[in-house]
Amino acid sequence: MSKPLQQKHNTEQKSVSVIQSQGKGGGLQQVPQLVPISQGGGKAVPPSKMKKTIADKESDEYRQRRERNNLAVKKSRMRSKQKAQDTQQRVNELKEENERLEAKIKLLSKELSVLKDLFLEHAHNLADNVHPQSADAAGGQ
Amino acid sequence: MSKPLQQKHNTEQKSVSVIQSQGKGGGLQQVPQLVPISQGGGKAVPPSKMKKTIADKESDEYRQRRERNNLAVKKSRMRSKQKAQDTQQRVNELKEENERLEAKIKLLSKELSVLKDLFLEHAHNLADNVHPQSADAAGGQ
DNA sequence: AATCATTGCGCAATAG
DNA sequence: GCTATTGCGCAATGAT
Repeated sequence: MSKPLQQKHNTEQKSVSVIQSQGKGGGLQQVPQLVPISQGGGKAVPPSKMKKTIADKESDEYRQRRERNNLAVKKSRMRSKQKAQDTQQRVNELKEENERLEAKIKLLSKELSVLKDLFLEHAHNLADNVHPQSADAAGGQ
Repeated sequence: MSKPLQQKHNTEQKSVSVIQSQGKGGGLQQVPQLVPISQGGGKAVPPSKMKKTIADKESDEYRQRRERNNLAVKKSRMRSKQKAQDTQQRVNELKEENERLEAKIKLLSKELSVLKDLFLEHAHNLADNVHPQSADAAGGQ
């Protein structure tokens, strides 16, 4: 979860991403194609070398790794989303539980209050009986 | 699990997106270059037309729109993350609140229980006094 | 060394 | 027409 900082990929890329989005309509089968540009510097890029690099990227295990990674990515993101959803769900549940608890507290408090009042009343009655100091209160006797 | 049917964005072009992120690398200086592939269908792509399309994508407002969108995307994702984080935070808070409430309930329950017991005890005492059915118990009055 | 998992990022489609 | 959201693939990096 912690991520200091991540600067893109700035190694030394002249990464020429060639993406061909050929749906399925026409039927053209476009294979990644590169055209080495002759540099002003003079050092022409050895086509063979170039080809090699491209080959690296275009097939072999590269494509396979990409595909695997894409799957992993999808999986990871799905999980992430699921988790977020679960968390939200949890919030809702907790909120409900919370209300339930608050209601219970309210009830208990009320009960307690009633009992306490009864107690006080009784205490007074007892006091009246035991210590009939009050004039009118004792009159009944 | 493959995706031979990658119908991504199928507008109508065989869009060959060439992106060159050349930071400062040493070697080739690849300027966006397109190589129209001869179509199997026969309909050769008019270079001029092609060029136009490329121009559209490579500069003018395209680049600008992309940049704006990239910003929007970043913003959106930041928000999304923030929200997820907030939700998690909320869960924690609610959990704490919950524990607090449960503790309170426990306390109140205990108090109530004590009071009730006292009540029962008193009730018994009163019963003894008020209903002296027992022979010797009534003698005192 | 290999592999999967996570994450930032850009693109394009699409929703608002 | 513009921003916001979303799915997707890529590459770097983390974690095994």
